[in-house]
Amino acid sequence: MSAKSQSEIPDIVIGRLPLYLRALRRLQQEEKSVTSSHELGRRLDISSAQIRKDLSHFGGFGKQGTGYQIEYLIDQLQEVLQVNQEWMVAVVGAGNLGIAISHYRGFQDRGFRIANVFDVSPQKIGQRVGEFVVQPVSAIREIIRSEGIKIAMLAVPAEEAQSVADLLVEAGVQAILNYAPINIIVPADVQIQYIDPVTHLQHMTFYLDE
Amino acid sequence: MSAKSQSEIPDIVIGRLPLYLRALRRLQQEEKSVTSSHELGRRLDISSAQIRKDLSHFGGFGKQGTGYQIEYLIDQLQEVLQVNQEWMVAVVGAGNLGIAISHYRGFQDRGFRIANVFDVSPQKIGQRVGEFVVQPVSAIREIIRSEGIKIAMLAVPAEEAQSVADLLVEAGVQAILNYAPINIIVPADVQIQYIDPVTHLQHMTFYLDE
DNA sequence: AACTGTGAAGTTTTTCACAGCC
DNA sequence: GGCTGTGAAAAACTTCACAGTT
Repeated sequence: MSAKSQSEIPDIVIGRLPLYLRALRRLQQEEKSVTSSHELGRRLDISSAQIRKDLSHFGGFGKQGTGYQIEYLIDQLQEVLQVNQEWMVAVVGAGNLGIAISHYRGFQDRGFRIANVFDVSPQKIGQRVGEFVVQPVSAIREIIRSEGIKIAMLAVPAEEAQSVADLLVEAGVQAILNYAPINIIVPADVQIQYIDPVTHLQHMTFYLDE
Repeated sequence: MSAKSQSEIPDIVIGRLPLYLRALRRLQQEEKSVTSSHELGRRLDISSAQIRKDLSHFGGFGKQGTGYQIEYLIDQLQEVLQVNQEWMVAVVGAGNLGIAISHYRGFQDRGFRIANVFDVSPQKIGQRVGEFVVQPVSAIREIIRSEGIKIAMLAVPAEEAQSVADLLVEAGVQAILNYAPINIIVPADVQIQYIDPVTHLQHMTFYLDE
């Protein structure tokens, strides 16, 4: 949504690649080895032309008459998205939400591993959350720097989100996934994405009858 | 993302209204009473022209030379999005994620209230989650119908998401917020939105250096 | 026969820029 | 002077449709 880098490729295309990847992994679990833009499109409710055009930005991954080799396409997309490695991710906020995030097993195998959990509250600091001991927010700078962490998930109250984000950026974080229901301002070279279930719900209620 | 209804207004515009609403509530908390498309745009990283054009779809909410009355604009947007009422929402899945969702206090005051928590697992059924007693998935049809619930949040494993969604739709649910990392297929008149943190993270890693 | 990759066409979305109002 | 609302222009995005390949 923010900095588009000098890359030629539209951000909106990049945003669809993780969806393709997710659908492809699914197909793989179903023991399939080949798919087509049509099959993918049907599952994702995206036109087949769109999928072909998106993929063609990165080279010819498919074969005419045949379709796409699932395993090969997964490899290629993982490389494009740079998730053929495991990124260490810091979680800030050890409330209900931060704890749930820290326990979520869905990050594994998709390129991410939680490395730390931070909180401000003295009651929380030192407590165990899964395999982690909650660290004080005041240690963010040193820990993030020394461990070279580039990605953080923010699960603090809205009031604290901006100041914690500032801390993270100063410590070298380049991508923030913000669960707090508030917009935060970061430098143009820092990536930011939002998760706020209420915005999705409100989007849908527009269309509900009654 | 799916059915666009017969409404004239682009879905992409509808999707931005909840963001405007969120920013406006924030401004209100800061004791402001008036704002402008420029101020909103700065906070949301959206151009002021975009905001003016979006809002103009619904009538002239602002005053030239002055800007927008925050309280009035909030009221209007809430009405447009139909969140000037409280929608009852069912949660399906009482694992870590479903429990965290059920405890999340951010739904209050934004138009939603959790009404039920369901799970399949016999160990979960009958247990308390916050103020709720976990109900069996087999009771979805009857409870959703009799309580007239129109919205559900899905927090079950990917494998079960489609079949649970089918149940929900059959019971009369018109909008599903799916937290399972899998695409599901629903009738065109049912709204569906997704929350998958990994897709956001993978979107951002594209831009990270190294 | 089935499918990709892609220019060209079509559509949607965003930005520009300014008349009109406070 | 500052701001909205909006046609017109520009840009971005999607779909079409088909040549070319397996």
